[in-house]
Amino acid sequence: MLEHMTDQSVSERKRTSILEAARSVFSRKAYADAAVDDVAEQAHIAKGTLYLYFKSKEELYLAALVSDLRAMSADARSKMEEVSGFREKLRAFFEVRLDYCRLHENFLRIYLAEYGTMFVRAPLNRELAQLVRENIRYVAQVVEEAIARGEIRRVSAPATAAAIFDMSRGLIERRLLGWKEFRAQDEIEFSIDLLWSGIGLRSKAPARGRSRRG
Amino acid sequence: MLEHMTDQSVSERKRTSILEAARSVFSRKAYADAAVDDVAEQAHIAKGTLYLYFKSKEELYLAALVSDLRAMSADARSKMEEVSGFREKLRAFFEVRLDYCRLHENFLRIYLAEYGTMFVRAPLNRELAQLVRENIRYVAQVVEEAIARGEIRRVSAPATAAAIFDMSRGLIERRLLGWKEFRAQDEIEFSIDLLWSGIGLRSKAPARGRSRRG
Amino acid sequence: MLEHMTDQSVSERKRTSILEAARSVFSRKAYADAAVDDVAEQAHIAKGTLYLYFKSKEELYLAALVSDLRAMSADARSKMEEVSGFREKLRAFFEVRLDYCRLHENFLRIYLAEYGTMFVRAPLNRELAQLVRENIRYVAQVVEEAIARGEIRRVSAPATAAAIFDMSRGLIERRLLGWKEFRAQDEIEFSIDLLWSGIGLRSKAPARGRSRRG
Amino acid sequence: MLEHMTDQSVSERKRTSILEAARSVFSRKAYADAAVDDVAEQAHIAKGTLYLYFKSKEELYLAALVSDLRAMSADARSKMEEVSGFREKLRAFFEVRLDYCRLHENFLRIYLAEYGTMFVRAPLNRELAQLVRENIRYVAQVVEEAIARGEIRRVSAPATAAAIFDMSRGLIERRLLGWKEFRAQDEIEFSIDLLWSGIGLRSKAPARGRSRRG
DNA sequence: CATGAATGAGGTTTCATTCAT
DNA sequence: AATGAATGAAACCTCATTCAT
Repeated sequence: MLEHMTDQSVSERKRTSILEAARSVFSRKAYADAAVDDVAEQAHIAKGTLYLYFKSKEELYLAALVSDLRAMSADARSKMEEVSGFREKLRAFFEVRLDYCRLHENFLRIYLAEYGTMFVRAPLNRELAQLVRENIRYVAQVVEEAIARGEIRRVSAPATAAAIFDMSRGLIERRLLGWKEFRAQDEIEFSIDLLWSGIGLRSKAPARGRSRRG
Repeated sequence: MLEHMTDQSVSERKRTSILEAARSVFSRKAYADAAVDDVAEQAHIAKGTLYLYFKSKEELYLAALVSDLRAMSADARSKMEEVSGFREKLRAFFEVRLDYCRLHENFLRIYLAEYGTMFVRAPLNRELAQLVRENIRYVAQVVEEAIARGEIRRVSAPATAAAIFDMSRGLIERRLLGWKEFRAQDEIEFSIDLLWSGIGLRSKAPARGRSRRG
Repeated sequence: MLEHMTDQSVSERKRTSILEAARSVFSRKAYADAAVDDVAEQAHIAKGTLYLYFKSKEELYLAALVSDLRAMSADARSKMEEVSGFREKLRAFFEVRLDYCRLHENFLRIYLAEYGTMFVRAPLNRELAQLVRENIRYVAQVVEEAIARGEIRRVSAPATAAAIFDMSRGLIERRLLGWKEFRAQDEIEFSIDLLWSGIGLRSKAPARGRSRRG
Repeated sequence: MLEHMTDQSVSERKRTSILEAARSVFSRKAYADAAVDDVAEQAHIAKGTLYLYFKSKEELYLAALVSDLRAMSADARSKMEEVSGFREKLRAFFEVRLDYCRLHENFLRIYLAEYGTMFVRAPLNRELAQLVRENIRYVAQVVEEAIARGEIRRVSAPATAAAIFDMSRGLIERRLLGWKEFRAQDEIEFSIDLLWSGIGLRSKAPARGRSRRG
């Protein structure tokens, strides 16, 4: 069994290292501008070898995108489930995603680029659209549970989930753009406050400025 | 003089029709996948003719993108200035942008796609980034005026403006994706409410459900 | 009759000015690199107009080349016939050709370029080859007459004529290249001396250093 | 080690065969008229393969031209150094160059064509001009040595070298043009005699008609 | 006569993919 | 499993020539 795992691992590790190289390349050059050669070089393998692991440039690209996207989604989900209370879940969601900016910046650049092209060419990213939708649905469910618990007003859960997504994407973008005035934690708090005030119960004022780390 | 004006118009009209064709093509295929031939064919002219009006594929693409973006920005700005009160300005902003989905869907697809690639390759869209930033600044200014007038709380204007942008982009995207559950006016109202509750004065409950068209 | 001549002249003058423009352009860019547009612009006419005077780019090019070549040949011939004595005829030949460097530099550049391509593509310059051959034959005839007059040894007239041509071409080239050490009159005298000593009668030392201008 | 040498050879041989194909094509069509496709076809490879060996059409062309030019120059130089006496060196120079007409006709056609365009467009052939100049300087040096040895008169070495070049070029051209009356060995002897009489010592009559092969 | 907008064939170059080693 | 030389389709762009005005 160990041998088998090892064998699997060797092959799997190579696949992973190619994906890492792919993310590095695709995050600097758009899909069309990036050459398969670049990825092979970055992965220290020959171009032909790459085709032993991925059927085509497109499959490689998608794999590079989707594998990390699944990881990020799972991460966000588990962190949200670790805490209780809608406000904390919201914070977990934002924080996980912004943490990815530091650790998986390459992936996020690709993700954002590909997200935008969903509106232009569907074929490449049917799977991406699927994943995004699933994630939004999960957040919508969290919203609904918060409503059920009486934590927030009776708002439209899908619309709220979408707004949360949009805002978190905006945060990520501004961080990646490196705007000097962008301070991650402040922006997260602002977003949480905005949402909490926006959909929270009216009588209860939000605990403004109280950050987990503050 | 009339003849001269007509001459100018003929040339200008041709340019415009090429741009329209370009938007049609680029909204279906990503920049790299779209061939100049396709645009020429769509415009019912020969490839060489296209190059009489645009120096390169890139210039054509940028023109197709930027000309409409400027128009949309100007439109949003003027509509926002026509009305008074932050809430109405917000509504104007959202409505102008969503109206573009019907009338300039092609442009918006390109815009969204290009927006995403800002995080991957800067060169092509320095001008786009510039325009976006200007627009956000304008909205930030509107926010500040609302604060000054005591309409809303003392929030961070840039962060608020960014959130407004992010949400409006989300609305546009969901409309373009054609989600069945997406009902434009409802989503606009939801967004306005969310923002208004989120940054409005706490004591005063927002006038919910009162839409301009209601 | 006057009107007719004038009419002819107007048209002819335009043709001539186009040819002049053509020479200016073709002397700076090789045939393939020069655009018909460039010639039209240089001639201050529209491209379409140019095609009223010349059937094609090739015809224009050939006309620009051949008209001046004929003139230079005629000039050389008449100057050679004005003087008597082989040595003086030789000098006349060299001087006429080098004078063209000052007055018709553009033409000479084209001439040299086209001369070289005779060995690569025949079609364009069958006429050029014809003219060159005629000229060499004329010089060969002059050589023969000199032999007949006992001025020079009984050398091969065609070979001698060819050598004279080759040396004169070399002079022209070095002048056009602008080599600093090139002093036209000195080089002419050297060439005449070389030839005179080379084919002259052995007993009689050449009148070295006696230049017409000296 | 053998394998490595073989590998090197394979690649080198391919490069050489491409160059040979290029010379064949460029000797029939001028640079601008010749298509890269033509060269690839002639070399029995795909167009893309050609670009693995040469970065651009221009580089290919220059390589085809310069590699043989260097070879011819080196050949001439070594043959000239093998013999002693200015007259024999002269003969070696002419013979090497005319021998190239048989064995490397394609190259010479390109060489002559490119030589002519030096007066029209510099960019492509800065290296050619450089090489030509070096060669002329070498011949000038040979002339100077002959003067020093008292073999010939005290003539201008650069001018003499240039004349030698011009005449040898003329010979090559006439052979390539295939003039029926052109008999290589006779023309060489004529040229040598002309030069020898022209710049040799006056008192000593040249050994006319005595060819190496006679 | 004069114009210049329109054409479209044709050229160079890139690069994803294959396959013999 | 790994390689990298070879392929050839496809793209952008130029420019000689035409023709309606």
